[in-house]
Amino acid sequence: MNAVRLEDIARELNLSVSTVSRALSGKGRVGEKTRARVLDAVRESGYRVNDVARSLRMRTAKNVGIIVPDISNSFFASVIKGAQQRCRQAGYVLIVCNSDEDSTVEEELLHTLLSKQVSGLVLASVVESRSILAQYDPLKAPIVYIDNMPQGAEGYDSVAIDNRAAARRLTLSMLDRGYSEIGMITGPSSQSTGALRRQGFEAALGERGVAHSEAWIRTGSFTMESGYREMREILKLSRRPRAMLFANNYIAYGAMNALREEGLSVPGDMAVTAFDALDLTGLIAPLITSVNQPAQQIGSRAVELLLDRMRNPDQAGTRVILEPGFVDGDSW
Amino acid sequence: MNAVRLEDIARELNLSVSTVSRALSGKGRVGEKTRARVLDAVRESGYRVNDVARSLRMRTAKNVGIIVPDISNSFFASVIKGAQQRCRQAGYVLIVCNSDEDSTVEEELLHTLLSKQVSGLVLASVVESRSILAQYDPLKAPIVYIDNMPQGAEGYDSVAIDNRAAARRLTLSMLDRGYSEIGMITGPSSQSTGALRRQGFEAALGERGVAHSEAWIRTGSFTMESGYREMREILKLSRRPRAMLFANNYIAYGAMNALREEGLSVPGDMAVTAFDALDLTGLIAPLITSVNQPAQQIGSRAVELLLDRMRNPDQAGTRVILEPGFVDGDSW
DNA sequence: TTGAAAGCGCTAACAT
DNA sequence: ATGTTAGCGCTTTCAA
Repeated sequence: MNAVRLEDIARELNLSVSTVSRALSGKGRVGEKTRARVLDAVRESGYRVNDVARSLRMRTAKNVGIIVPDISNSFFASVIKGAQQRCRQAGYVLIVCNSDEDSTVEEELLHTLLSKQVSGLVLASVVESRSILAQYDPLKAPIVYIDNMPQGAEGYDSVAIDNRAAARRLTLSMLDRGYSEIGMITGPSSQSTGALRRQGFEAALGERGVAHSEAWIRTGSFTMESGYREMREILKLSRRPRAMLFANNYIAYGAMNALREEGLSVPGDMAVTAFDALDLTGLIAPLITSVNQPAQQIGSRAVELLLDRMRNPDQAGTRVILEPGFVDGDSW
Repeated sequence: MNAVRLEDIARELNLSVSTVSRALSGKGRVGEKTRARVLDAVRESGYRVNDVARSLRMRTAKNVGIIVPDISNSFFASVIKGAQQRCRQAGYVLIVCNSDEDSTVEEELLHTLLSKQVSGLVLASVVESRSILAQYDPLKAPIVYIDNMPQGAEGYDSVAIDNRAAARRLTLSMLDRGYSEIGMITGPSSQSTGALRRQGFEAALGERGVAHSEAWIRTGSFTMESGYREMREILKLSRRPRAMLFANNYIAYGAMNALREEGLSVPGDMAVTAFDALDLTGLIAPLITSVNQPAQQIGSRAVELLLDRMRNPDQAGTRVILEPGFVDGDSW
């Protein structure tokens, strides 16, 4: 691939490969003159180390893998951006994979990445239980979970916000603003994000002694279609909520479309809040009140944690909790 | 990393490494029984090939690199998604890099990726001229350009839409709808996307003999800030255009915000069309009439082209032109 | 300070 | 059908 090897420039300078290698790595004693000559020759020949060979020898490839359910989801795109940035700073490279929300694909990708000898893995996993992943444990590549925490992954490294607390606070704020009839559309209970946000919501209502109709709480998937569908279901009820909490951006968008179709005004007829409903365009009206995960930071911290763990393999189990952002919009 | 090696399972079965290797690869004759035994042992031991070693030996790493200006831009996120999908199908892995619109960073990343012995590269380059990249030519990793075509990259493989034709058609459509006073905000003339879209715009006006004021055509960058700023400049003019073409989504969003601030209605006071102004939320009103690059397809075709070129290194220079999509919105 | 040699884990002649 | 051997390009003891 890269035609010129260490051996080539060694021969050119009448040196041994090892000397050239040392001159480049900076480790080990090498004469000043020799080093200069080597550096020159390297520059001229356009030599570039073959990282595959180095990785084999060093038994570490300096790359990290990341698997997300959907790269084109702006949240994950930002996570990836943050992760890549941090990787680059550390001289690592980021291998990005899309599981398409399919745990079979996810496992296959995991397999591939481990074959590639990744130094570490960032997983926005869609598997329900970590036990499926357990077979990969003996391998020394550390794993950091983000976003969804599979059941049984509690003792593992992770980076996330406190979803339960965030949902609780948001709900309390809604109550404080005078909304007492609040509904929620959340994601699958098999995903911790879906489950915890619901828990926080219910906790807040419970604390304030607000009776909540089960019919106002719906569990779908984290998609626009689901948000739309579940919102319509709620709107069919004879007694409707006066406010809604949506567990992510897609659900919010779908639901808002349903509200619009019904001719309901926000917040006049229905107040709305959501998770991660960032408006990148500035054109969405009303601006949705939203608790937002610091996506890019999640990515960069995840990689940092990985780097940490590679130096300190024994200290797994760090749970990094990041503070979410808050946009006080016009939708409530 | 992966503790169990070919040698381990060879010893376990009293076979040679090569036999085990053959049993796994399927190439070369191996006894039926032996193969079965090997497969069993592999399954039980959790053996996973060390791809680094294989890559070194095979002199090909089965990975492709992609460098984009901004991963979190939804267009590039989709490109990456498409590229990754195609990679996975082919048993490749995608290394994703963010240049941050910085050509120095881009070069550095290029360097890193080539060290990693990538089989090929997809470049949404921000360098103005390909000559900067020319030093990497002798290396056998093929390159496919997408989005922006650097000066001098004409003879290279690429995947894109016909930006000039698309802008021309869109402009003609605007003229057909009766708008004759049309302005445009485009991206840097150093980027082919910015330049070609402007060319197409001007060509259409020229063909129809519509005089166009230079003041109505502004060149900024592909950002919301730029769109906002340039739109405000245009609105300051004593004689304003009646319609606008925005060269990408960000420019469009920024400009629309400027229009809104001025209290101008779209399309009542100002008709609007754009490139790539997809509305992923369904909440943007009015829906922007938009010519859209098939982002995911661009990614997958780019990887396909790369795969092609790896088999046929001599046939470089294929320009794949994809058809853009069209959303007939309410903004004109 | 420099060189010789071993070996990372794998594949592919070549030999048996 | 299976084993032996060499070698991919690099780093790293160990000698000189």
